[in-house]
Order: sequence, then structure tokens, then C-alpha cells
Amino acid sequence: MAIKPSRRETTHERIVEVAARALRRNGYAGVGVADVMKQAGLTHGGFYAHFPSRDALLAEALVQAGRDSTALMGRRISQRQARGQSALRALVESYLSDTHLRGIEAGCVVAALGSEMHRQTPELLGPSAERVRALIAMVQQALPAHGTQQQAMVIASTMVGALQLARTLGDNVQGNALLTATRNALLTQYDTA
Amino acid sequence: MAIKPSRRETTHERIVEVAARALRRNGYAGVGVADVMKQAGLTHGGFYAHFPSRDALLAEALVQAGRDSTALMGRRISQRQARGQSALRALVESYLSDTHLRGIEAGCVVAALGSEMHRQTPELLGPSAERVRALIAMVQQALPAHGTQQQAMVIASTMVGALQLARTLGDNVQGNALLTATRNALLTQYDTA
DNA sequence: TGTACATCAGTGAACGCGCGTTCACTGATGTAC
DNA sequence: TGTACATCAGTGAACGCGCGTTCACTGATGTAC
Repeated sequence: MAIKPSRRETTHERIVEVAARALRRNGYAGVGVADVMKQAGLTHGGFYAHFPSRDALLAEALVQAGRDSTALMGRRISQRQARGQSALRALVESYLSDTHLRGIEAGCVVAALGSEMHRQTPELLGPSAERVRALIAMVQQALPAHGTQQQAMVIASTMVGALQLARTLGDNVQGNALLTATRNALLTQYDTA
Repeated sequence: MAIKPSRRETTHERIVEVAARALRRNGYAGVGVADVMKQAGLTHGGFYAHFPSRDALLAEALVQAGRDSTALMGRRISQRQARGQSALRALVESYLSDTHLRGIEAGCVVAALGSEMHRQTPELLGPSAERVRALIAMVQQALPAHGTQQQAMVIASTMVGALQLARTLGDNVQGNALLTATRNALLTQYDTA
């Protein structure tokens, strides 16, 4: 029995949701208070009734982005498992898909912000490291029995790196070749099905 | 017979060198004109006698950062090979070393900027993609005979991702465990020596 | 070799713009009776 | 159910600061004779 959220709460969540997408699309420096408020259908003045500072918004947005992308990835994986794919194949093919290559603002926050995470304020570093651990845990759960955390770390690293390199190469022959090569390598080595 | 560089050229290179380090330490948004000039021992006014715009500096800095980190990595690898390590082991152990984990501003530019590269201006995107291709080529050269470009792509992705995740986790047990696991996995699979 | 002049790298003050932040005010929502 | 009032979410103008950029000027370097 969920309590009906107040108008204030609804607005707050809308702002965070907009910021969570902007964060992945534009990076930390690309999230502007005025911009986010405008996209949420508000004026910038009301911002500080919801957040003590821009940094506080970023912290909430980071957590929200993690929740959103995990949920989306979870749905995609379930669909593939329903079609008979193993958990690992479903994960690898979803993560290293053309859809994920192009869908940055709805995609994995670790891939979207990987190289920027370590230089953020402590307020943001905690949740960032937590996201990395969550990604590794997600991979480990998808591994066949006896999959180790070490294996999960390596696979997570590979997927994050591959997505970033492919995005830099572009949505073209080069980028897609890199994704394909990585999918094949991971499945050949770790998918025992 | 290198021509003695003019005062102007020397200064220009000094500015680019400072920017190349700042770029890796702070990211694209973290490179400020005034800051760079100050670190180069100059005042900010003279900047536009050297570069048409801040973006032009970033482009030169990116290329310079690639050159510098490639040269440094090359020296580290040579040292290890002189001690009898295979080319691949030397590469993997250098790239995934604690030194590289901590030495961001002198390290691989792809690892330092990976998640930011794709959203830069076209002027910067070209050199960025070129850096990715250079990294892949460097890995392929280190592979034992018959190493394919596909294998090189996967290894490059893994190393870049691992370094970023380790940096986010921090220079502690977690980060080092991730680096160690990745080193072991890559060497077990690809080092035939 | 020394002097006079031209060139040129670098200085430092100033401008304009964007962005985070503040605040007095308004209009809508909800409560008391 | 209707009216009067209090609360509160959101508005929009304004402020200050940092940053990229411009420009008139200075002091040093180098060239001509």
C-alpha cells in the first residue's frame, strides 16, 4: 500500500530522473541546474527548494541512474532468457548490443562515467564505487555455477572498456567489429552452455 | 640534425605538455586556459598568440598525451622484456600496475578519458578514435604470433575497463584485487610462453 | 664590435557570458470552522 | 457545502564569480650597418 506521493515528491523525482539521463549523456560537468529544471518543466529558481546544492542533485542522480539502468538491463536480460538464452549470454549480448552502444543516456552508468568517477568529490565517490561493485555482483550472478568474483571483475572490466572504445570509434564498422569480437571472446571463454 | 627550436616553439611545447597532463588528471572540462598558462610559467594573456582557441589546445594536448604515454609505456615494457618477460606479459603487467593505477596524469589517455571521448567536438573526436586504434595496434604487436586484431580489441577493452574500475574502487584492497584478477586472467589466456 | 632600430613574445587589465545560488513574491493547494 | 485563512511549491529577477577571449602596451631579442 504505497502512499500517494505529494506534489513535491513527484516533482523531486522528475528532476532527479531528468538529471540521471543528462548525467549519462553529458557527464558530470554537463549537468546544469537551469537546463535540468527546464527539461523538468520548471524554472531554475525552485531548484534549491529541492536540493541544497548542485552536487547533492548529482549524488541523487547517480544513484537513480544506477537503479534505472540496472532495471532496464534486467528486463532485457529476462526477455532473452525467456527465449532460451543462458543468463551469461543474455547479459553479454544485452550489454554489448548496438542498442546499448547508442542508448547512452539510458545505459550503464559505469560505462557512461567510468573515466570521470575517480575524480569526483567524496560525496559522489562513495556511490560511484558502490555502482562498480553492483555491476560486478550482477555479472557474478549471471555466471554459471562456481563463477568467481575474480571472473566477474574481469568480465565487467571487459564489457565496460569495450562499450567505451566502441562508442569512441563510433556506430560504424569499427565500433561494431569491436563489440562483436568482445561478445564472441567472452561467450567462448565463459559460457559453458 | 634538429634545428634549434625558437623561443616561441619551446614555449608552445611547454604549454601543450602542461595541458597534456592536466587533461588526463582533470578531464576535458578540467583544463583551464589561465591554469595551464600559470603552470607553464606564463600569464594567461599570451595564450592566443599560441592557439586560436581553447579547443585547439585540447586537440594538441590530446595528441601529445598519446605520444607521451605511449613512449613511457614503451620504456616500461622494454625494461621488463630486458628482464626476460614476454612482450605480452610486459605490456599487461605494465598497464595493469599499481604505478599506472596511481599515475593517471602520465598514463594512458584512453583510460583517462575513455567515457568522455565520444561526446567531444569533431575536432577532438578524430584524434580520440585514432588513439583507440593506436592502443589496439600496440596490443596486437605484443601478442604472440598469429595474434588477431579481434584478440587485441578484447585485451585493450579489458585493460582500459579494469584500470578505470580499479581507480574508482580506489588504491586499496578492492582496486588491487581487481587489477590482479585481470592480469592473471589475461596472461593465463593469451600468454603462451 | 658597437650602436639604432624593427620585430616579436609575453603582460595585465578589461569585457562578456554562463552558471550556481539567493530571495522577495505569487498563485495554488489544503485545512479549520 | 462554503468561506477565510495558512501553508507551501514554484516564479523570475538579481548577484557574484570564474572562465574564455581581446587588446593596447612593454621589454627583450635579433638584425642592419
